[in-house]
Amino acid sequence: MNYEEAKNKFISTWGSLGSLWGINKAMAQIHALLLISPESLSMEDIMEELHISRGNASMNLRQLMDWGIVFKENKIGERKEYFSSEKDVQELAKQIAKERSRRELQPTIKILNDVSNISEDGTDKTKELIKQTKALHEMAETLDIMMNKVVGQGNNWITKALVKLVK
Amino acid sequence: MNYEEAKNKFISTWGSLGSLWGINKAMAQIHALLLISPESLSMEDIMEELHISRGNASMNLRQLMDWGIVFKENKIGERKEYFSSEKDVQELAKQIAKERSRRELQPTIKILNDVSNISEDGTDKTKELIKQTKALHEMAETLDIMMNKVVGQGNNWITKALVKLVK
DNA sequence: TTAAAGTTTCAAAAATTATTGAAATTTTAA
DNA sequence: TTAAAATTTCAATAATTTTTGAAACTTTAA
Repeated sequence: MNYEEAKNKFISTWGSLGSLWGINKAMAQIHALLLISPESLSMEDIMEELHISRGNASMNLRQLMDWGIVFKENKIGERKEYFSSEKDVQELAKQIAKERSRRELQPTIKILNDVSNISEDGTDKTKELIKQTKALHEMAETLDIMMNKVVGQGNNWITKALVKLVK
Repeated sequence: MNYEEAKNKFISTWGSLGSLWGINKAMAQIHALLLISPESLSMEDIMEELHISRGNASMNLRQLMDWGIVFKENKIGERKEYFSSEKDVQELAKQIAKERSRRELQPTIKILNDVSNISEDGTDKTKELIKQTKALHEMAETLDIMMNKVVGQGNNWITKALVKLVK
């Protein structure tokens, strides 16, 4: 496998994987491209490399910036904007975990809390609803702590110790 | 909020959440319904409760069974099949983590391994591709271990200790 | 200022994904 | 066996999501 093949394989794998962690194909591919690019790239570069339209590139770059994993750069004497990705995978994981917690997990925790606090009426179905949503609530809170405090934190020794422990 | 409201809120929340962990709305809603139902339900029950077609119910129930989180039951003297969900949320998490590892993470690890092992040719772009895919490979392996060995395992004391440690 | 270069927006089109419903298949009671 | 009950399959349709591309907007060099 030569460079071109490997690059394309990586970009397309990352792209289809994207839909599995909640971002679309183009967004994930742009991210993949920037991640392995030693230089920052212009919007033209990205459009050309991935065969996508200007609008598509613009919208998805903006989203990647909202996620805090892609940054805009300005080169002196150049009018065009250039883009680069967070390159440290620990930092990347931390940022993604943080955003997913904020966007998905925390709203869910709130709803689980509301639902699990309806008043007990003595029926089986109400008991079961309360019991299960309480259990999910507790699990979601644990997961939330993990995502915000453990993933990609400087205290990465925890992960290492954990891996050694259970491997 | 009364029982009906709470139930509907939970089902619809779980449903829209589903698309974020890679399963479709109907599938996630069926799962939510079974999770809070004290009795196992027939396909009719599910169709009626969620207003979905027979085909839809059939296909999604099958997928839930493939995921190992919904089971078929037969009541004696009844021809119909009944369905119930795994009720233990630890076990549920374990099963989901295991399946996601198998379906998504492991194939990705394989590709990251292939890509990161192309031959070094001295160029910056090749160096960067190798460096980044190696880093992602290592992280993916760690995540894989976590998902298979830590999540929902009997050794849940690990999680508890960890939460206490970082909270 | 002006106008060229660059970027964003968004309605329309394309692509993808989910759902329906009826025919085909399977299962089981008699 | 037969036929009623139940389930599965899958082509057609519907719904949703993504992408395009051109107009509107913004920025900056002259």
